[in-house]
Amino acid sequence: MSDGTLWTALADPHRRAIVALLLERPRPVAEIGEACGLSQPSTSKHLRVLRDAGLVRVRQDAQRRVYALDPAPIAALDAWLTPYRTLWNESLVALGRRLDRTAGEPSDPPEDPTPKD
Amino acid sequence: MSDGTLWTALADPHRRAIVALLLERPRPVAEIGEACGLSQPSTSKHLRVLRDAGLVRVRQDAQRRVYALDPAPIAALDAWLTPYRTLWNESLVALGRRLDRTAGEPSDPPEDPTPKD
DNA sequence: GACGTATATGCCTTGACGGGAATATAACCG
DNA sequence: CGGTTATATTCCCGTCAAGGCATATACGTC
Repeated sequence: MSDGTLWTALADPHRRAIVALLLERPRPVAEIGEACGLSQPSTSKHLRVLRDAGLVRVRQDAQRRVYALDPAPIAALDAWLTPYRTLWNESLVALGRRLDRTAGEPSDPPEDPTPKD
Repeated sequence: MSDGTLWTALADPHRRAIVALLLERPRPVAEIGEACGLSQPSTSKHLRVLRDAGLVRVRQDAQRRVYALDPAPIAALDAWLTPYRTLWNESLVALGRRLDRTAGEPSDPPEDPTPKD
């Protein structure tokens, strides 16, 4: 299902590379493996994970198996971060307010903006 | 940098629960742990991962440490799936077209490796 | 400074994950 | 049917992450 398997599948950089590769167009396994620098078994195993997550689907063409991206799970991902979109919209609003800088924000005290590590 | 750590951080369901919890409002560690049914050390370790991924930031209030969500990495996630959004838009368009005319999906032979990335 | 609270870290064990080599399955061709 | 190509699966192993327990650190109070 579209539970944690989706995140687990996308957690691996190789798998994300495969997904990005399939975004352009569907591809057979050998081409995927070569493009990502993966051995054939490893490629199949990654594709298995992506398939279980519903991220890709297969079309059999003779001996080759052509993998294509399935939009649905990524749409689910988009739906997941929908509530967070309002958050960074608000942060932009707060940034604008900081130019005005009045008191009254209990959950957001004025500090240095974007202190990365 | 903000590469795979973001995905790895969000791959864990407990961590996603923490993030969802912090979406409502910033919370101290004890409250997070109790809400997610996590032990205190486990909570701290998960928060450490989220912190390394840049997903949360801390504000020290006396002995308590109040964790708050940082919008930036989630915005990065949003940016990541931006190219895929066109994909499911197209699929909706294609679905609409299928009602109009019977156009099959072009099955291009994969003999043109176009490496990007 | 001793004590209590709140949080972080270290150690250890277990279980999942990824890679490699070998093997199995499936489809096509003669 | 035997052989070849394309892909999937199995087994083994090294690594890494997660949880529990104990402990260390930081802050506040007395």
